[in-house]
Amino acid sequence: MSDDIRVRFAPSPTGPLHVGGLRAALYNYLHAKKNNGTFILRVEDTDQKREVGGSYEYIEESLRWCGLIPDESPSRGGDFGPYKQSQRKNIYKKHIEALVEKGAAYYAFDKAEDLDMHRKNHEKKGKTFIYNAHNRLKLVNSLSLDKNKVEKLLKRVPYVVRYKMPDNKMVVFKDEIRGKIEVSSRELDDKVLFKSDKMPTYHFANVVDDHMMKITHVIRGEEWLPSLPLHVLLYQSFGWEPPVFAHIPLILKPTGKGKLSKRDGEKFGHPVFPLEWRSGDEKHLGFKEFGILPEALINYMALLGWSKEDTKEIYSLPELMGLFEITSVGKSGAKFDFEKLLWINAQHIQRMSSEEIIKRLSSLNTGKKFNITKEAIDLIKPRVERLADIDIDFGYLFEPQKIDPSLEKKILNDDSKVFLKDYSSMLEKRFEGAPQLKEDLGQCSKIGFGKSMGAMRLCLVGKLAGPDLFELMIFLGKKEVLKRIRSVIA
RNA sequence: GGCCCGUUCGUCUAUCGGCUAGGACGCCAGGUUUUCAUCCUGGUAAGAGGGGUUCGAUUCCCCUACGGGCUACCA
Repeated sequence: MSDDIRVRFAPSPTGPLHVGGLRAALYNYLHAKKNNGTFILRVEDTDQKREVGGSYEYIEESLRWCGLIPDESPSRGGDFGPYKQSQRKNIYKKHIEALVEKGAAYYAFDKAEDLDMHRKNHEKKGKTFIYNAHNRLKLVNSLSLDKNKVEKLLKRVPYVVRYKMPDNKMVVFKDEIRGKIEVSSRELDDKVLFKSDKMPTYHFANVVDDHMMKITHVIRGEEWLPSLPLHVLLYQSFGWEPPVFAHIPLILKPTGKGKLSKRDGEKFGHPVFPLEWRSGDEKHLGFKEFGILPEALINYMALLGWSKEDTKEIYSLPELMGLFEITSVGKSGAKFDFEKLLWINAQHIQRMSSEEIIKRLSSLNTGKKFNITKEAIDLIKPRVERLADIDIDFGYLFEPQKIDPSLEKKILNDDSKVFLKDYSSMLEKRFEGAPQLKEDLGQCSKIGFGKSMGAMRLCLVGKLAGPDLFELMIFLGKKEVLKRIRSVIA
């Protein structure tokens, strides 16, 4: 079964999962499920300094919330573990030694300050310092030093392992989304593969793990495209068959320039993380708490950068699994359009049963004020955009509201008060069924149907909004309706 | 600065040499509901610029401009 599709989502636990990461996870998941493959979660925690506590748990929870459950992961296990890079140190050690043995990599002892100085000096002259064939012999490494000296240094000082980039070689490779790409190795540097803390860098760990875990398709963000030649060369040096690569475009800020970042959440007043994130003084809103359904987020994310010729807009996750095609992912970055997400969210809410909505509401746990019933949801479903604050936004279903002063002045004049008085005494006698209520209102109305209803709406809702007036009256009940009318005409 | 990727309505996108350039969000107008929302109908609005190739280019090639990414012992 060596031709089974295996893909991985490989975040580093340096903070909460943002929408860009989530979309990478989604595309991986869809590609796996479309092809009956395996979706793997691997944690790239090779930089202990940058690791943020709770990130891993957050990533897992977010994926679960979205329904993107990994088949293999650190907590679930699998045949290719461990799935945390920090636990695979000896695997990397073995492979880096093999690479040095082959002469494809070498030890380097340069101090960070010295390299910084070289970079600065080059910059002053308008040049770029590249650690490569052009100047590696002038630097401190196992290629420039004699064997004895190298042996001594290896025992005494910290060192790194660098890739020995070929001097002048065209690296040709293919990206599923962008097609053929060629880069000269001249432009590339002798990247550090193994750090002085004995941990591999991303590039090295990534290639080794993808090979060991039998990954067939690497689907990741476009920010990795520039290092793809290095990865391709690493596969060649090992003599391994590289996987298929697909680099997906980045998600951009809704307005202005650049890619969407953490801070954009606060700036634009909407979340950029699936779930709420708290760490120290840091607190970020999540889509969940904001009242966005995971179905809607997934739907929106899928369409942000991918589409079929089809003009359909509302998809479920299973539908996407059947249709997704990695080759039809777009090439250019997409701006995050919160308005459209809201629309998609509303569409999903409308398609959802009221019972289910209540279930979701209760899992939100955001200090609800009122006990929301199925009847209440039935009434307001077509006008709900977000699940959050639903009880506050539709507070008139539960208690009398303050009447908008400007509307009060305009609508509640002497004539309409006469009407309200007549209608309320009629309701006192008969209060049965929406059609009857409507007919009775017509009977009492001398100021016109429209105006009468406006007055009633103001009494019951406090503004000119809300569900069908007569359905609303039934929902509130005779007692409450009369109470609200009387408090206005009193 | 260097390298890589990209560029269709305001936004997300369809088109894989022959279209009055299609859909969706938004916005505007109308209709249904003698009310609100939903819903329906219509309207608004686009292939960055310049060169080629071709009978014909949004579509293929080159240049420019613009946007994005990378350029760390971060991922």
